[in-house]
Amino acid sequence: MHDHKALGPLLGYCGHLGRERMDARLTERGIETTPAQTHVLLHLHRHGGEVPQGEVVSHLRVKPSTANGILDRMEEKGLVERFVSPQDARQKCVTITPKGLEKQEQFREIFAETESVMLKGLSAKEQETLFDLLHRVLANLEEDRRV
Amino acid sequence: MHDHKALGPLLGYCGHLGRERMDARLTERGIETTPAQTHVLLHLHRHGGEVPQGEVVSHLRVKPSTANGILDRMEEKGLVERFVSPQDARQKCVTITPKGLEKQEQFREIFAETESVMLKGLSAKEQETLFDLLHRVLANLEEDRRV
DNA sequence: TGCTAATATTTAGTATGCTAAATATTAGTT
DNA sequence: AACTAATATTTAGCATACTAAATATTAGCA
Repeated sequence: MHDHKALGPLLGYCGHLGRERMDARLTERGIETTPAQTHVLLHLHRHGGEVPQGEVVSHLRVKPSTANGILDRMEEKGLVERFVSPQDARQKCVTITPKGLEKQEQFREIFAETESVMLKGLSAKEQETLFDLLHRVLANLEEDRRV
Repeated sequence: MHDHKALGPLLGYCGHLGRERMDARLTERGIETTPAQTHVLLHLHRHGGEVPQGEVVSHLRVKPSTANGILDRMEEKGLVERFVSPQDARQKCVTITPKGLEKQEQFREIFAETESVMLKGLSAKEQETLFDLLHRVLANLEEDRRV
């Protein structure tokens, strides 16, 4: 299954190794935030520092219980805070703290660096082709989900 | 991070969705084996039904402790058995049981089916291009690991 | 031979993902 | 207004991934 003759395992291995290289850079620079938690911080930063919890779920593409656990741990560490939405008491809102903002900044550089590593040696045209083909694979899978 | 303008998240999402579609098929047909466990069964089948535990580690590309946990659960379910290697008492050997073989057969069809879904509409040339580009990304990441 | 280093597995603890079920609140219908 | 359905979060329990440290065995060298 890891002989790279099938697309699924090849995608899995590329993704796995990409995350590994990014994590290695984070560890090197002493950033102790985990990938999932950093993902949440990035999203918060891009949306003015405050989003409904449900948006974290859809953005991370994980189940509500998973996002809930991640936010629990982030709250314990003081990276975010949660409060019940004034509009709808079913919802909770998540806000980023100053401590969370710091980590988010460090991460952005490393993310860009890892992207460069992956795409090294690929021409602009080749990059475009790769993205196009992957988006078509993605469309196939999303179509399959709807059926 | 999931706007698909970066390669890392795009690869991550493709891989994620691919596994999701495969898991959906497994669930539909009532196959209660998990992906990691099925992966082990496939590897065992391809190697005569018996391999050293360390080979499972390298094949799954996970840490020894992770593989150990997976094998523990598989042994509890009666899918595999482990015994100390006669050649080297540090090593353990893993063997597939008849029960494990059954599940492995069912999985192979579903694996092939999922591959077809992903590649639908891509010409032979496009498939070749995609594999080539992904292998180059992989080579970049492996090079980065060595440095 | 005996000491040290390398190798292989295991254990402990944490993070992240899932499903299923419980809880709470709001919306919609009669 | 009251009942039902939809929506949002939480809880419980499991599988899978990691690191770090413990254990056991073998290999290599003085």
